[in-house]
Amino acid sequence: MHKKFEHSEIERKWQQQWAADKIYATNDTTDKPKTFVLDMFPYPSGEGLHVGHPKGYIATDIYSRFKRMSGCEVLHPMGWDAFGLPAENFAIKNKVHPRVAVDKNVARFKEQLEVLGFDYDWDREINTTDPEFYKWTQWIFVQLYKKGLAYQSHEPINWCPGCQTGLANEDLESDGTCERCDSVVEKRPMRQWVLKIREYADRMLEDLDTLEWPEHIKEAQRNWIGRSEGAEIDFRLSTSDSVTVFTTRPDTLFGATYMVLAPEHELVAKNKDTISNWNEVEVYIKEAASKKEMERLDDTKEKTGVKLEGITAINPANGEAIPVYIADYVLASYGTGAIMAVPAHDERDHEFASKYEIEIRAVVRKSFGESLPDPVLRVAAGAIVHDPKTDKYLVQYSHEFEKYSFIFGGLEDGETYAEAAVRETLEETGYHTKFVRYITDETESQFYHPGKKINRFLVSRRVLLELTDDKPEEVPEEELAKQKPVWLTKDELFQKLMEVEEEAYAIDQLFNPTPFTGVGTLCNSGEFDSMTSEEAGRAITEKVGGRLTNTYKIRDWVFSRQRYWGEPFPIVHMADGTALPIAEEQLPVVLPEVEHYEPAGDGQSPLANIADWVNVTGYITEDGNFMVADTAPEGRELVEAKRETNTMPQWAGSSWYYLRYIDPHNSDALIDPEKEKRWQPVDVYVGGDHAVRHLIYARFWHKFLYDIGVVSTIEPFQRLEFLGFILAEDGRKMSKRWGNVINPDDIVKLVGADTMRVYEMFMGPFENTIAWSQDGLAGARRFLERVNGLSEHVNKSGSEAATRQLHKTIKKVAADIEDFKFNTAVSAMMMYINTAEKDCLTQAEYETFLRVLAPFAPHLTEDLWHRAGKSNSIHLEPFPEYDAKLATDTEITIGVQINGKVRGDITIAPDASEAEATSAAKTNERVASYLAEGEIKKIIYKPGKILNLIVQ
RNA sequence: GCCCGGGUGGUGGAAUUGGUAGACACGAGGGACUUAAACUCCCUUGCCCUCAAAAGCGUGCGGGUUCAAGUCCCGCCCCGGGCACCA
Repeated sequence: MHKKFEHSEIERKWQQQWAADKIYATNDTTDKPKTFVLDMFPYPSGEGLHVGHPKGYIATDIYSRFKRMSGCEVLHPMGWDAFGLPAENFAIKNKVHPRVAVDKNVARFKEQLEVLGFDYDWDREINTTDPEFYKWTQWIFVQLYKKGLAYQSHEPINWCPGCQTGLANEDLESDGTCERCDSVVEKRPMRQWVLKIREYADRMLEDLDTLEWPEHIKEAQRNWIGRSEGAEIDFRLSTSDSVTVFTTRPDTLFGATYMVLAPEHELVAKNKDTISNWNEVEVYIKEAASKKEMERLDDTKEKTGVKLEGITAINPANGEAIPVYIADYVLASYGTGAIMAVPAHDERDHEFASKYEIEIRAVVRKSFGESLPDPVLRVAAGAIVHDPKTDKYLVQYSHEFEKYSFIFGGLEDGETYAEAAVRETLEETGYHTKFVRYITDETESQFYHPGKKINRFLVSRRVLLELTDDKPEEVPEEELAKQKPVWLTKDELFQKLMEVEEEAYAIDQLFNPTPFTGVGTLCNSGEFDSMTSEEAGRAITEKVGGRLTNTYKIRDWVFSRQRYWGEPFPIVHMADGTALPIAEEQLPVVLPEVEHYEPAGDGQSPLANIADWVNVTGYITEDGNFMVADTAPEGRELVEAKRETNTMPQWAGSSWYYLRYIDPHNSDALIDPEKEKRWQPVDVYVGGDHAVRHLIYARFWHKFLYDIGVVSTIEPFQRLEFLGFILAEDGRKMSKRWGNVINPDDIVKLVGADTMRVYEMFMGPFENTIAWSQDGLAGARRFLERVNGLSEHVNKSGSEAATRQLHKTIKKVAADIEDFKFNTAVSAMMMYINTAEKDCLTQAEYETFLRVLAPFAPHLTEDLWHRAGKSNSIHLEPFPEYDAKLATDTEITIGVQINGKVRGDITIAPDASEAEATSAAKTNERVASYLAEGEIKKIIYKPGKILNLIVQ
């Protein structure tokens, strides 16, 4: 009989005891090794938590408990990311201060977390809206400003008409709508504070390699930063202006047959008078500006553009004059807003050039095969003939090499590839044909020619011909003896010509022509011919006076919002327009009370309406800060200034909050350097969803703080574990809208926190998104009830099976917790219970098992621990160590295969010899019957794994 | 389109370096207990054939390497995520 347990009573009792004893308080001064375990702190919404939210917190709780039991000093804190629009919108709607809503929501969240029995050290709780916290957010901003990394910009920025505020690029959905309210975002010129995150792009990219993060998150960060390596090259215009383009392919410069400027490029309007078709150009610019945001989404739309009549550019590689276009496929905001267009080697340029009939000049040959010594050059056409009547293709079959191929023929003096192809086809196959089109540009390949015993260097171009009459000429016998013409269907081409890489490429291009965008060997490029793309890229850049450089997708971070509920900028504007930081000793600049939280609608934040607050007097200190004061000291002038009325985005506080947990009450510094060294970096950081942006911003600030000596590590989060969500039982997201939200309080009331914890960890791999199952929850409860009744199976002698199983379980659970494989850890403990119930266990083993389970089910194990006569907390006990001998079996069962198929099994010592294993196998009836059918020719024996007998 | 992950029973999922595929749990079926139900306990549970045993099939599909493939290689299909005219 398994005893039920009174979860509510037990859980309440021990939670109170733990809090009273402060058993989870973090000690800064022990000499134990440290572990900093961090959850992405929540935004305390009015909705409260559903059962999906605590999943990550359960994991960090188990991990931190395990680390504490393993002898580490653990920092496992929690706090609140409480600035931002939801609280502000709530305030507007209910006409209460956002602080009221925040305090209420925080209290509710905290209550919900506490019933789950987490081991947070609440003395270190932080809240981003607390002036003592945002004082340091402001302080970091001042440092950024002083280092020139924060600046004001008047460029058009994303404006959300719904939220009445400016947004960073990252706040937009990919279709150009606001991620919060789905409004179509507009461009509006507006004064903004911007942070130079781009200056950190290279370091953020390179240091990713030092991090133990899931590959998909690293990849998302790389995408976001979007570094392209290439060169800037200057093109002279006929107007005597010079345009700089960015290209990743300077090796293709000789193929640049036109140039494109973004419609917004400054040189377009500047040369208005030189452009003879200005009217047409102006119309295009206006259209591009108005439709851009809406139509960017549509990648199927045809490319458009207008030639700038009266202007040409000089290709610096060959001195040729090339046309200049404006087109909206070139973005003003990326690179230099201008490109050199190489239609032969870029798909977009190819499409545009085809439409506007611009020359397409190939300058890179695709190259096949390794480079060989003393190659002998041959230039040849490779022909394939299409018969439109039968829809078949004519190729050659070589008797000598037993291979199909294109019809090859060398170029004679002055011949084109097309002419050679037609002539050669007639000579070798007798068919009359005409030229249709080139299938490929020139390609080259090197290979050993067995017939001629030379290394062949073949330059060739594939040609499509069409049959013009079906009465072939007679072909000499000796030609046919070497190779014969064969007609193949399209399907047969793919079957018979895909073996040689070069032929496969040609066949692919025949049916699916695309410009060659890969790297290869240069041609049509003067002195650079026969260089590789890589060599030529550097050499050409140098010759034309270009600069090797990188460019990035990531834009500088638009950091100001025109809303109320955020950190005020510690900045004043002087009458002459300069912006000065508030003196550091006057931080924080406290968010003032306002009558209305609504945005003004004119792009100003509600703070702009508070004249008393905005207008200040003070003086400029020696080091250039602004000291708010009614009077100025000797030698200083009392001046008037206006406060900055924008506020910071919600990302500000979350970009550094993890540091404050280390030293949450320090009023003199953001963090004490000794404590920082003690605790940084975060050893394990757990979260999901918004991961990419938050992590980018936090890594940026952290690197900046490293540069100014505040932190000692180059990265904040050494290891990151990605959290998979919990769906509702119907497989949909939990949402009020669907009415499928499961509230953790109800679950705790029903089956207890321990059960919910065990269940959520057992559901599946931590990073998987899995639907909730009430039946699964009941299974977890059954497991804990069996644990509760386990003491009935205790006797003096126990059993060897249970002892061995226990040591295996200790080993498995410890390793799995370290790896965040909680599902298999729970499974191992279930297996132990199965064995222990059946075979009995000793009292010592019982107590050991309780300690293994303690991180998962802290309340029940604590209760059973005390009922076993202990007086200290189980959570301060050491995690059990396993005995390696006992964790290994003395006898194991391995499979016996006959000719690779499993036909039985044998139970032997793990280190049994081959002879022992084989003789054991012979006693197996089934195996023996197979052995009777022949002789053992070969024995493959891998001790502990498999015995495979090859019988004939 | 490009870049990352993935595809295993009715379900969630297990499976060191290739070595008995389906651990553990849920669900389902059968039985015990009970006046009855719930709870609990015991048995069965990949598919197919079968009274049963044995044989056969089986980790998205098609090939390959190997004594041996969920695992490695090549070519496809499908799903999830990220990026998307980024020069």
